[in-house]
Amino acid sequence: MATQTHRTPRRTEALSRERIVETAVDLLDTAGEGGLTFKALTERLATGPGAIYHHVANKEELLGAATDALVTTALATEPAEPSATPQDVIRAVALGLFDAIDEHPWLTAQLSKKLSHSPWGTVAAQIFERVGQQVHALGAPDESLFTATSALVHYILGAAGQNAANARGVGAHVSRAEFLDTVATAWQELDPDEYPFAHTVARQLRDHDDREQYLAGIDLILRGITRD
Amino acid sequence: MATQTHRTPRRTEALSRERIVETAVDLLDTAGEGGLTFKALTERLATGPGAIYHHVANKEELLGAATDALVTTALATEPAEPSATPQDVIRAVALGLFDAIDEHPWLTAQLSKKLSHSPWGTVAAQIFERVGQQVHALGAPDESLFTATSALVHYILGAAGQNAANARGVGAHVSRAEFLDTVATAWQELDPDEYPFAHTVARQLRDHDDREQYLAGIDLILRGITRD
DNA sequence: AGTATCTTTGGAATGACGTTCCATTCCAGT
DNA sequence: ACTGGAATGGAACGTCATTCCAAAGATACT
Repeated sequence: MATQTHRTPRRTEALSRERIVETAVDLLDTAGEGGLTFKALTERLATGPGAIYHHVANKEELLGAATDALVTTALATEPAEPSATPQDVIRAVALGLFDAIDEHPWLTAQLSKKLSHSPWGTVAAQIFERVGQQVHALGAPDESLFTATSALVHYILGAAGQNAANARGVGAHVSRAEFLDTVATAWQELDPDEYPFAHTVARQLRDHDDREQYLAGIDLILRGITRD
Repeated sequence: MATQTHRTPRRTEALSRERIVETAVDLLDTAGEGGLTFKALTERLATGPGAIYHHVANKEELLGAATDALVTTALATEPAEPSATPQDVIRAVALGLFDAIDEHPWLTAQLSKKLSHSPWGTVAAQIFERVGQQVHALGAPDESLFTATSALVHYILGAAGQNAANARGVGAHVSRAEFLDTVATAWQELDPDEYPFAHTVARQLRDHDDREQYLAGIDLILRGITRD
């Protein structure tokens, strides 16, 4: 064998897995969950399906890669102040994911899939690890570490997803305020005897701050964890 | 108008929306999420697509109806003992949904969709209402009622979904024990410095009781709620 | 420089799917 | 019997992910 002079320098800048993933994200953001098709992808990249399949195994892997990229970015945004308490870090992580899901609503379904179908994968492990370390720092005993962490993670992702949906509204032309108003009104008009909860909550549904309420939920769970 | 002797007795027992939904559920349970196709449906029901579309608007509505039916059944199973505390009722509701998702794993994705895309719909409202009433009975102040309830609901559905996935394993031929063992081993072999949480938790992941841990999470959140 | 080899490309073809169309059958009320 | 609407099922359509393949490009070796 000869001396290896160089290892396959990309001959052309045209196509790469990275560029494909970027385009996929853009497509998903622009056209919604169903907007990612190989047809749209080939048109945007001015190529054929074969070229794309050479860099990506299938659509599922492509969606996974897109999710990985965004989640990694979101989790990388750390304040990391030396004075930050575990609570602060958890809130920061939660808000990072909140914003990511808000910007890319299709992440909700993707994360839910990843969480339940492959808890060992990079994304799920990253999230659990990030939150779990702080829960540990919070002083949670080892026995309840996993329980407490999964409670937090499920709330963080679930509530963020619900909020992202609210922020967009049903269709594309309905504003958030109109949307929430519609739901609140519907809940308010339910029979108070049969649906006392919906009736009571309708008011605060109409005018509330998303992030504030989101963080309040996290604090609620944190209280449950730190309580002896 | 004439005397109503009988109101449209179905001329044939052959087709009805109910029968279609039943078959859809069976198909989903048997063949998994992707098992529900109109081809399979028409074969099982010995009919054509047109007949089905006469009773059901589209596949989405069919999936929604299937979800509705199962969730309603799950929520209807109430102990309703007079001595039951709100905590007891919440645990019962949670276990009802746990079992439903365990029996019909495809519910996970469906519920996640319903929760975020149409929180006003029957299913989501039913779940929120059911849990919310008990949270109210727990003495939670009105301001934190929605926050506390959504924390519970998100945990209940998220953790149940994750558990259902674990119970099945990756493929169909891998047992739960093998599956958990694989994941636990993978987590255990991660760098303890970079992934201390995964490393610590791996052991209890290997041998734990699903329901016990699930209920422990609920109790954790309940503690956070009842704490002044 | 020339040739062989491996990678990358893009267009055509495939098969599965959801959905629509339409000619027909069935039944209730006349 | 007659009829109008409901119900039916088969054929057809358009879209999608995926596979196949032949051509082109780039590199390695002589």
